Amino acid sequence: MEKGKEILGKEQRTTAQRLLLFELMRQGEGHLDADELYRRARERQPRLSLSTVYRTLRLFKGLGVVEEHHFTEAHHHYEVRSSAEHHHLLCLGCGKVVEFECPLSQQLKGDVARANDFEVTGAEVRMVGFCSICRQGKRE
Amino acid sequence: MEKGKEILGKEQRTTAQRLLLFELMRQGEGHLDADELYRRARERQPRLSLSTVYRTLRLFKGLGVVEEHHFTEAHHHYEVRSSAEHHHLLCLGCGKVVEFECPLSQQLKGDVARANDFEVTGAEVRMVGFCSICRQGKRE
DNA sequence: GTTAATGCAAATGTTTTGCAGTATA
DNA sequence: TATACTGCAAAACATTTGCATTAAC
Repeated sequence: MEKGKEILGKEQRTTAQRLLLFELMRQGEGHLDADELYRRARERQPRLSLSTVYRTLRLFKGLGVVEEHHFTEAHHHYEVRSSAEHHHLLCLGCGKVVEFECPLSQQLKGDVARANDFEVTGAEVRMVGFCSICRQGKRE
Repeated sequence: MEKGKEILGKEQRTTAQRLLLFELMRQGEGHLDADELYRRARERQPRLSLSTVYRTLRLFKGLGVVEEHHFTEAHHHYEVRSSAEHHHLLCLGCGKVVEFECPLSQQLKGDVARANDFEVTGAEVRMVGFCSICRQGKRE
């Protein structure tokens, strides 16, 4: 009964708003939050609404195009999903997010899955600390 | 138990609400959110308010007694901080949180700190997936 | 008696939703 | 033309705050 097709083949329309938001997501190499994305989008489409930003991010997330992250703050961060698994290092001083690779994570995933009888579908190593710039400011 | 008194400093007052909330945090071995803590607390102190729960959690966090976690949901989870570093495995089916040890994380921390010129103060490995119970429900 | 802590209600900030109008296929 | 998408305003959330009252010191 072509269930998969129905789910994946839902008709989405190509709108100027979606094209712009995707373009901005790709350009902004960092991890944008909805409000920052909204601010940037309005520079080019002043009438675009915050609801559309949220609706579009949810759509992109559903399509697997962007990933949603929950760092320490109250609001979510989004980034365009890349093929390579990568992890995050958050500076508590300036909020900067650095990505890093972690070759160990594949084996780790298997170990944890086995030990807890889980099917592990995702893994992320998250570290927090202070970058070199913020460390200089911290010295008192 | 009067154990809760020990955690409060000179500037803080020992109130029935704080003692109760700390006791519940210690008993509830899982990862409570503010609302669940509120519900449990009201069974014993019906007049206790949600504001007090939030204010107390913030106090405990500031004292380093509890840790705040941001899983996939919109609201925060809190747990009493334990001496051993541990990591989290979240079931996407039922929301259960399992803790696990990760002996590799010490070396990993050092590697990442060196590679990115960071002072790393905290590290967490977070995995998501499906527990054995939810996997059975999934197969149809 | 001081003053920190509380309860309540109202405010905040982020994200979602209802609906009528608009634009895409 | 049909209807998916949008903008706007209002709602729905979790969390925070102002203020008068209460209770710990």
